Amino acid sequence: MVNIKQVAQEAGCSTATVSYVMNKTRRVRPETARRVMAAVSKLGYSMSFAAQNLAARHSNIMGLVVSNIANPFYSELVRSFQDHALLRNMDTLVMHTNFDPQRTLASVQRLLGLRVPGVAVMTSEMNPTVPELLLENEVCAVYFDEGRVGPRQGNLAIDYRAGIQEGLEYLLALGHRRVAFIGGLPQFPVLLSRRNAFLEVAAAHPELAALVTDAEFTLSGAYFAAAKLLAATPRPTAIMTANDTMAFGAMHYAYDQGLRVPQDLSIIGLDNISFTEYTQPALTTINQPAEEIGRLAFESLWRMLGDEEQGGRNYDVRTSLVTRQSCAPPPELA
Amino acid sequence: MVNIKQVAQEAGCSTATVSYVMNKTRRVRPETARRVMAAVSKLGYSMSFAAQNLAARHSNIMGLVVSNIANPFYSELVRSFQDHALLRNMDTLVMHTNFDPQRTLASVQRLLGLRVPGVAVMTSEMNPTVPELLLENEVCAVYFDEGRVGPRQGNLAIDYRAGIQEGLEYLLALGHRRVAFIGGLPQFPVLLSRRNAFLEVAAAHPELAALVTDAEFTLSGAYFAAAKLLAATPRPTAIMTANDTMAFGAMHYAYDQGLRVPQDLSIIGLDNISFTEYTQPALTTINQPAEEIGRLAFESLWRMLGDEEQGGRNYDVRTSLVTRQSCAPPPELA
DNA sequence: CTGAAAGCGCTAACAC
DNA sequence: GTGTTAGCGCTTTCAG
Repeated sequence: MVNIKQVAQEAGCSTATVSYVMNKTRRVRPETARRVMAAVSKLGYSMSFAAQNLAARHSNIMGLVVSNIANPFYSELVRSFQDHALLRNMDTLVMHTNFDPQRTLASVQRLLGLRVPGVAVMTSEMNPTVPELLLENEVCAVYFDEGRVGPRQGNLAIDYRAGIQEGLEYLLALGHRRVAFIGGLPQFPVLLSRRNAFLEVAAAHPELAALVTDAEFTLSGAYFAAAKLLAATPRPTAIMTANDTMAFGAMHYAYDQGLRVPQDLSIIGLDNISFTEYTQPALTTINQPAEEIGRLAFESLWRMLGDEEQGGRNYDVRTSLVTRQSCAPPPELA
Repeated sequence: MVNIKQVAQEAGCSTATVSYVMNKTRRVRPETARRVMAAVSKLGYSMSFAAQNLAARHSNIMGLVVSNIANPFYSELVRSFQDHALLRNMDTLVMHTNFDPQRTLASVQRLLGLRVPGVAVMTSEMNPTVPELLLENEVCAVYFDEGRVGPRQGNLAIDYRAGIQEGLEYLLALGHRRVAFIGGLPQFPVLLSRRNAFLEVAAAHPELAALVTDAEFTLSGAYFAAAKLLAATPRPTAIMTANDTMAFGAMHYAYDQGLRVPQDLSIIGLDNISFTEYTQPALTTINQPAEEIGRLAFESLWRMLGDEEQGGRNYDVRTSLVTRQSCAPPPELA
């Protein structure tokens, strides 16, 4: 692996000059610069980020922690984050926690070892020591709905209310009067806020009977939650879930019971993104623009790096209902 | 950010000893070790990978290049690769090319800058200089269907034939006699091999009229290819596509034309993985086990790192048909 | 069993 | 406009 010394030798100059040329960090006589570039391409030199980062005392890699890369919402978010990072010449190291708060902590620790300048923690399940750890090490961070804003801490506040309200009113307009919500376990602030938004909006509509169940935020968690909800009498005619994977879980249960979606049961999920582009029929969803969230997460970190003391901001992200084919009037009206 | 010196001072020993303790790279008196560990946790020390890597002259980060993280096949692959890397205490840096061969090259160059010890290039669109570049820099690599096997080069050979044959015979058994294939652009070996496999299998069945079209391997590429194919007379009654995204593209076109899937048109896609778990109705797919591919890719790299001169191997990956709800007898038999 | 010290490849302050 | 050089934080050889 060719290093800076060899390039300097080939170009007949000092290593410092090579460094200056490559980083454009000070003016160099054009002729010298040319010789350096020639040497670089002749030898196929590529600078060692490890050495560069060591000297700079932090790396050019941003950390991004998500629950599950294979979840379409997250993979879209990752893609967007990464693309924006590349524009700033930074790489992205993605960690996924598989919804395990313990792994969130472990991931952040690994990222600290890499001396990342910033971390976006986009998981719903946060270990409370994570923000402290990051703060102690003076690493910038952005969170989801944790509400932490201050020095080196930013927040993305997803405004579920608007989308949930739109969704509920849509169901009401279709004629639904018994709507259930499958939330996440209440110890995670993100999921709690979705559930509370649902309850608040529902409370504003006295004609609506609202049911709420908590469940693991997984396919099977929602499957069993749906089983419980649909056993109630009278049965709810529509289900809203706190994320897209859970919506599919509920849908699976419905299919397994011979219930047709949407004729016998309407389903709305939060979080969905890619599926709506790809599949038929897709879910009716409350759309969080994953693309935008990825961008905001990165840009927020980038701003904080720019002037470390300045402190992070809160960014509001709008959600809205995306109508697809998983909702219809309730069976009694059909 | 606390460093090794501070730990050494706190523990009352030399930095060398701290290093030895942390890496278990030589025996140390238990009492000393204990003091070191105490200092580590007291100060919240985490070792700088940058410095470690600089000394080791290569990083602990594996490179993984894929076409599109948001594609379910790839995101499943990424997840699996990363999990296996973590077991070996390595991190994974994922680059995505958005199906642009130029970006494949750029990604690999960035990874070289990080001094990764190995790269898995799992894209269908390869810039031919990539393997040479990697070889020059003595970086291990694994490819998809490039057939490169040798020093520092491994290959994952996906056996499409078996799956494609199973799929075609399934369609034949349902009564289909006119089946079309939407392939990728023939300059990419991976896609070419799928297309050729289709043609070979089709040739073995004289009762079958086989059509083939090339298209961009995107949703819209397949959309327009489907438009062309379905304009033919007599119209094909089934379509097989070279990847899952293309299958959805074809499906979209069918829906837009008022054709029902599967009643009016059967569709089979290659590559699919997560969708089959999540959605209803899911695609009938020729399943490449993404999980297994991720594992093999990593393990193959790991083996090559173990003894650099040994050279890579070829791994065969079996594919098979996964039946879902997007196939049915052709309309004329229904 | 432990420490001193020479690098690893690059940056940036300082000198010319 | 360019070179010299002292680190950045860790590993590892060589002495003790």
